[in-house]
Amino acid sequence: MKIYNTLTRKKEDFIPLKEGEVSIYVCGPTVYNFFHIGNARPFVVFDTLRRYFEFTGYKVNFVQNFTDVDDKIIQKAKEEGKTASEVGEKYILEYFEDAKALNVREATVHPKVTDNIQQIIDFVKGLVAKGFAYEVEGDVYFDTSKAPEYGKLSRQNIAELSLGCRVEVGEEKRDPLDFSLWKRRKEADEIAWDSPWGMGRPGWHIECSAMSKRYLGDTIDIHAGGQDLTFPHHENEIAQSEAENGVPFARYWMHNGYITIDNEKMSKSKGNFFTVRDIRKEYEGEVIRYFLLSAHYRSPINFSHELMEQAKSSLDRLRNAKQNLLYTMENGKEQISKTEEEKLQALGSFKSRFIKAMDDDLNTADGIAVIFEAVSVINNVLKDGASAEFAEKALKELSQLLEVLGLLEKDEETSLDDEVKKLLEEREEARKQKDYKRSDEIRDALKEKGITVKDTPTGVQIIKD
RNA sequence: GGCGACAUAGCCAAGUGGUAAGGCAGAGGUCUGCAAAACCUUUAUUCCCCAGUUCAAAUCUGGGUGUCGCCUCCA
Repeated sequence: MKIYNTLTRKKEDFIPLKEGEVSIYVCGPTVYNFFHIGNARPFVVFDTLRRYFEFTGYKVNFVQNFTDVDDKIIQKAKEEGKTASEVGEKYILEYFEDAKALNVREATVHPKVTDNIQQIIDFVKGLVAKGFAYEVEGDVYFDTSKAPEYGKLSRQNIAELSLGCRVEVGEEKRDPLDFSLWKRRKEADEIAWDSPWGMGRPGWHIECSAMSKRYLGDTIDIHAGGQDLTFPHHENEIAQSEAENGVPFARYWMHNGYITIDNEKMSKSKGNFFTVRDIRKEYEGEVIRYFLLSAHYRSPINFSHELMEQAKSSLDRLRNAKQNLLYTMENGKEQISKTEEEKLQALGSFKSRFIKAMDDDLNTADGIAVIFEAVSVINNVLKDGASAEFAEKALKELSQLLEVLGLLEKDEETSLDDEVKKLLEEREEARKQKDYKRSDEIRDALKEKGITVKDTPTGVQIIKD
């Protein structure tokens, strides 16, 4: 597989540290609010990366953290009259609810900063001892001048950067580029832990270094996150980790592009964001997932109602294909034909084309296109009346690929309650009587309940949402 | 100012040297209840502009235009 590595700005062959295994660290959410569609992109994209690695036979160690101590959480807690940990706990649960709707699987480990305070303190102690960090009245800073490779990921000109930075009042850094590892407690009721430098809490960057080390080791295969984290967050992680561990931090750096609104970056700070929770009021999580995978993960994508509608219609085509295969499995011919056998053979070639697309830096847009071509072949067989065996085998092929993308995973609920059965019987009776007004009323009523009724040459097909 | 990304049909979007994937919308059709749903077929002589390299360029090179981003919390 080829992966575009931000570190080298090239597509490189992926070679794992340990054969057959891959370690991935993804920067997770700061839990002070519902996550927005922009946050959702890395969750979905790197979940797909993980699924693809598993599909190709790797054992994947996938770590995605929760930042549950942070200025914003503290502020939110103040506003709501809660403790910081209450706010954190709440939005961790909300994360899982939305992630589940997006078919984002749980990570191997979801570490929380508050469960890693000792590891962070030890990490900072190590950096101080090695001379990479210094303390100023309870604050600890990383000394960027001691990291000769600082700037290698983001390719920032360090001399230029220094000029542009400003030192905030009250900070006593030696250099504007130095960043905080440990922050002393400012107010008596602020969440804090005891440390060699007094009561305080971790800085933002150190947590990922500490948790990555604890759960995945000193050198990991892939570190991933949004493009906007490249600088300073990931740059700082590299500086800290390589200073402390003395070995390369991550071999491959992957960064996803942004979501834009009216071609402007969506971000919490700009206020032009849509939470996944809100979008879910209008669209299923799966539609959002499809939308996010419909373009290459490094390109920016614009979010709009129109594009969500397009995504919904596209996904419906895939759903219909699955539904029609399930229907044919129940109602298809008994004997598989020679033509069908040939078509099944052809489907195998779609699988290899799908793999080729995904191998090319996770080209999900191309992978989806391959699936649509397979659907087209399948539909052409189904339209002439296919066998149950063909339907079963074709569905198996199709599902394999859809599973990698995390789409159409739900098992279809086929049982109907008595009320629905009664309505369906009534509708059939009305149709016999040519009382189409009544039959359409019933069909519309069932639609309201999430049950779609299709009249086909071989009978009535029922689809539940 | 420094660094970087992108520009392909009405819309979205693959394609990095060999003659434009796929989806949505539109058009035509099949089935049917001149229904819904579903399905089938179809839709770019051309890839922002100009010049160059080449037998061959959407793809490479140079220049231009436009859009966006990072350099400050941010996925």
